[in-house]
Amino acid sequence: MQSRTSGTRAGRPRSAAAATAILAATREALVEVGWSGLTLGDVATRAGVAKTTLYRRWSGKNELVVDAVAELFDELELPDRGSLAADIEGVVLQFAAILARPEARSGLMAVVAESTRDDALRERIRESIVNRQKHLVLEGRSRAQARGELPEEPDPSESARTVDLIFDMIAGAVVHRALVSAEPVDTEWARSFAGLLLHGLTASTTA
Amino acid sequence: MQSRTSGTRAGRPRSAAAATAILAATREALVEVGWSGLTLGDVATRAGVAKTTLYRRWSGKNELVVDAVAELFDELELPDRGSLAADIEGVVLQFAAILARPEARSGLMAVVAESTRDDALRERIRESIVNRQKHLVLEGRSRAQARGELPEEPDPSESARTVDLIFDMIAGAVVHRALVSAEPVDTEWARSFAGLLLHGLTASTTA
Amino acid sequence: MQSRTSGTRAGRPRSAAAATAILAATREALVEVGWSGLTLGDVATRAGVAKTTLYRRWSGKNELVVDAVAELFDELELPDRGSLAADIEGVVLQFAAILARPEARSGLMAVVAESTRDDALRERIRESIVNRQKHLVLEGRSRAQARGELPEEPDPSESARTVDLIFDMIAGAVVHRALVSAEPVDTEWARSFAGLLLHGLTASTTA
Amino acid sequence: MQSRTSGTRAGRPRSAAAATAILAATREALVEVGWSGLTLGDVATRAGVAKTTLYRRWSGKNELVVDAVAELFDELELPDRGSLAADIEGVVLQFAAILARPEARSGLMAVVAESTRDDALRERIRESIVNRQKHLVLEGRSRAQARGELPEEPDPSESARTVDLIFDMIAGAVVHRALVSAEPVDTEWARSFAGLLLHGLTASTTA
DNA sequence: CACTAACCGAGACGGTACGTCCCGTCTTTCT
DNA sequence: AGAAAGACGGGACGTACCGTCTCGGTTAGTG
Repeated sequence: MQSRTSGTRAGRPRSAAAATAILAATREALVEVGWSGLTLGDVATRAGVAKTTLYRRWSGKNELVVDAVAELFDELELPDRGSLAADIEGVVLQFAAILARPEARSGLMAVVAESTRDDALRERIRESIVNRQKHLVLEGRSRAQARGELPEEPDPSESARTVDLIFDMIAGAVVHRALVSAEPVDTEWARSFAGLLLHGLTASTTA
Repeated sequence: MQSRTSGTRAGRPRSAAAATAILAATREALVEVGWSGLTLGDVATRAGVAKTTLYRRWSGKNELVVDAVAELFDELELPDRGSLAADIEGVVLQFAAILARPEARSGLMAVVAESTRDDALRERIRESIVNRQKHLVLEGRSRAQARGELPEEPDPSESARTVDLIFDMIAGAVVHRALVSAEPVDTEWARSFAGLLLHGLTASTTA
Repeated sequence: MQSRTSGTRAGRPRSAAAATAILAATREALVEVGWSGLTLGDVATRAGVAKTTLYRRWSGKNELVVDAVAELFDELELPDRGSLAADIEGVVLQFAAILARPEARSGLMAVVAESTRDDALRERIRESIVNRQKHLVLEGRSRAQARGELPEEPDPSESARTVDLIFDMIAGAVVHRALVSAEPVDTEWARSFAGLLLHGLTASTTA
Repeated sequence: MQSRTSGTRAGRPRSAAAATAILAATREALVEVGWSGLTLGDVATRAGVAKTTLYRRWSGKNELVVDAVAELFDELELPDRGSLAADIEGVVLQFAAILARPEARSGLMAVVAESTRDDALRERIRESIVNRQKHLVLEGRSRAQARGELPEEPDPSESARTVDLIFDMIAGAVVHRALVSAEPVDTEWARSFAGLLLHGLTASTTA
């Protein structure tokens, strides 16, 4: 039993198609039965795969759903709409569109809830979902700075803190509006939100 | 023969002590085992109550946790700290203190996740948690208007929309910071957030 | 629940009617749902009585069913059909007719089963059901002796043993045929049985 | 890809030891707590088996107890004691010895009671218990015919009816004496019974 | 080009919690 | 004062999934 400590392992390799099928089946099941109704046995059946195959690759429901949901947010992008206000409105509406999909709604909040007692899961969410989208804030800010809408920020540490703050404000407000308040995130709301974020409460009118 | 058409119901009345004990036991169990590990049988045992008593009053885990968590937020208040910025900072820190408690962290997000597929539950959350705290925004605004920090808002419909928007922004940002980004909501962050909310991105400095 | 639809409305003399109603409701429930599906709550509801009233008079399901079933067997009688063989055939068919009723089938065997671990219940069954019917054997024998079909039996102790033996043989055979073998107890079978009981296996023909 | 169309079923095979352990545990539990106190969860625990394993193989308490009790009767046999009377006495005493065991007493009557409302159960009892022991009557008769104690029976249909009749009389009388009358089935009673069965009531003396 | 190790499906395994039903007891209210 | 209504603590039900463990059989790389 000496060799094979590195590189090509002997035996039959894992099927590449299986992982894809499993993640797709996970999203499909999330749509139909939601997080709490989702069972790994059902996912395996939908994917045409044995339960053991699934457990060989993911340690449980939480990790599987994080991977399945993370892919959904990769379609976010920030086309240049000419002004910071328009850019914010655009990304808010894109984000809302993703949150309108059932697999994102129930999957995202559920894994966040689970992560409150599972540090490894929380870190996995931050890496796979949260930090992966922060580039949107950076792009939007530098574009606005190039337009002269925002001042330069010389202190890099302060700059990072501000990016985090803005990300939390945008993502938090949209999620709260969509999932907790359960009110529509439409163009009107997005415009009001962008106006408030840009000019603050003290401006004479928020809309 | 008109009896019992109103008011006093026949039979042994429900124990008032049971409800209190059950809700307290629910929070205790949330602290120790979290949402996914929470069992109604365990809650009943902790409360010194039969499982049937619990099911007679709540239809399931979701509804029970909503009620147990909602009580936590009733301790929020808005003491007058002299300025709108200070008031916002204060309520943000209070809210963060509640979200630091394990029973709130895991309970709140979990029921929100469940509510994405259960309209009755979503409505229950709105009534018991969200709308119950909106008075804080109203108080803060009228106090700020009395101080002259904010202009009057003549249109009542527009006024209500603004209250909702501000509530989503504050609650959303704090929840996202605390639970999704998993970063501390401390005095410094609260000050930055209040500054940004008051003056907007276009102000020269956020801190 | 208006109840008390008849006459005397002053006091509360319902006590007497309750026992009758409860026993009738027990038999009705036995017919519809059988022994294992019979619940005391259901019996109480059918009888228009509170559960507490029922428990005040019977200690449980077993005792209640013994009383309800015992009454069924009181309709057995032994009309003189002219010969011992005809008398035996007659009582066998009467007994079979009772065992064809669902409340007797399931009720009788169930309480016998319970009585294997409950001495008080066994004694109650013997008093209320078994010994109450032994007079049939006595009558049949003395009638046959008067006809000269059977010899006199001088020893009273031996006489009692024989009565018990014959009772066990008749009742046992009919119960076994009807409930265990689940074959019909019809005129033909009754005639074969009576012939065998009268003349024994060694007679050349049993039918 | 044609494989597994017959014979070898896929997946892990059922444990042979489990069935044995479960049936033994069922009898053990019947002895200790009786039919009405018997719990499938308790049986599973005693057998060192999960409740699901038990439900995978039996549909409920009734079916399980039929199988557990049926095995008890397989120890019945008919050694040649030299005469028909002695053979009958012998099998009666053997049967009584089995019915003296608590697991047989409460189990047998209970499933018979249940079978009054469950045709499938009744058929199962007939196959597993009743018909399985009828060979005893056949053996005893042919042995007696060989000895010249009984005449030959030419009509096969009549012959089968007589076997059923005798079986009902023997089994019924013993069960009734042991469980309903609750009197001992001892050598004296067995001798009286055999005498009556052989020679009938009309013979001058039954003992 | 046969070996053979690691994979695959199927499905039984020991468990845990579910939500329901009924038990037998106890309050409370109404008559 | 006595019966109805019905909540109470408790226990078993039969089901659904969990995550693990055999099984028989397949597949790719290596020796």
